[in-house]
Amino acid sequence: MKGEEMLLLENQLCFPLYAVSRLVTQLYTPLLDQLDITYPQYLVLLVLWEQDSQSVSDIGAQLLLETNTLTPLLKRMEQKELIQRTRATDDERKVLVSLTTRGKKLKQKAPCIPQALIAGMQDSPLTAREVEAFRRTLHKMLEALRSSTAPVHGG
Amino acid sequence: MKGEEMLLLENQLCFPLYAVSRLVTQLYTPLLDQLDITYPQYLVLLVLWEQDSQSVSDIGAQLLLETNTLTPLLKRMEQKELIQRTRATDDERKVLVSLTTRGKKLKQKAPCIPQALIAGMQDSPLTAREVEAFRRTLHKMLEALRSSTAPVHGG
DNA sequence: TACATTTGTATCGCAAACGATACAATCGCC
DNA sequence: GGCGATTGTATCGTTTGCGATACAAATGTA
Repeated sequence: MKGEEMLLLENQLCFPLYAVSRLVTQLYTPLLDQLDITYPQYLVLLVLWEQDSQSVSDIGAQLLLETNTLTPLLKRMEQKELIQRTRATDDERKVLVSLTTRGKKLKQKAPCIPQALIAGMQDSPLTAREVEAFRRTLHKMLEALRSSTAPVHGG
Repeated sequence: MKGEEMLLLENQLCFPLYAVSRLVTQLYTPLLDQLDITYPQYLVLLVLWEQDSQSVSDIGAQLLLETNTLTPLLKRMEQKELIQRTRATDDERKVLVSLTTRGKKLKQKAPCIPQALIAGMQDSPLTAREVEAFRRTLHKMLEALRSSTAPVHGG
């Protein structure tokens, strides 16, 4: 492909990636509003529902988010009483993040959220094969880019 | 898939989409820094390089960005003398955005940017077929979600 | 002309996202 | 114990992204 063609918006890979990511967030927002959480906060809950009581860095390693992004985000979640933050006793440098009763309960209302993406695509639904190929490519890119971009979390 | 399984980070589609999008931005950042622009500013330039002199709303329609996001972004680009903003004479409600000489010149240095994504994936490169399938799925999602989420630009 | 409606742009406030940097606790070594 | 290095957390400033809202110009109706 020539330099000229590479700069056409239509030929970009980065733009539709960026746009779809934002559109998914927009699709989820009304549902997340009902739970009084934001999209990154929902991701934090996903991580904690899977494994409770993790350090800030552990959460960041899974979500590829820096601590300076997570700290204020977690503080807001603590204010809403979704999580608790306590210093670890064995290593007091660490802050352990754990779910409150309220945070655990939200899990029951959560399964409708990933389903909203499927529902939002009803007009032209993806085949199971298409979804699998898409997911595999995304994870391939995730791994490749994790090592390319400045590694922070032992990548 | 059961409710429990749907909430595993591994089974999410939204998370890798979100993460890869951020990683691509991170990959581009050092290159964009050399041009003294940010990632969304780069997208605006892509649009204007393709067709100069467009209204704020026209740009927003292509990038799926609201005017309240674009206005301050374009003001910063105007300060850097990459673009000019002038009221349209036929309809003074519209603000026409056009490239300056400086903005046009940047196009020559830009082709290396989309190539950085290919280069950043060298460890486990995608096949041409894989890229095509990925792009097709992304555009399919883009169209489906554009009609699902609150349409603003006549979608 | 008067006035409401529509269309388009600008402003404000909040929540990310991240680089740079400061700060605190711990660990290793002596 | 003392002290520098390491590790982890918190703060600051800038840029996006968007809802809500204010404002300006054009349009429609009478």
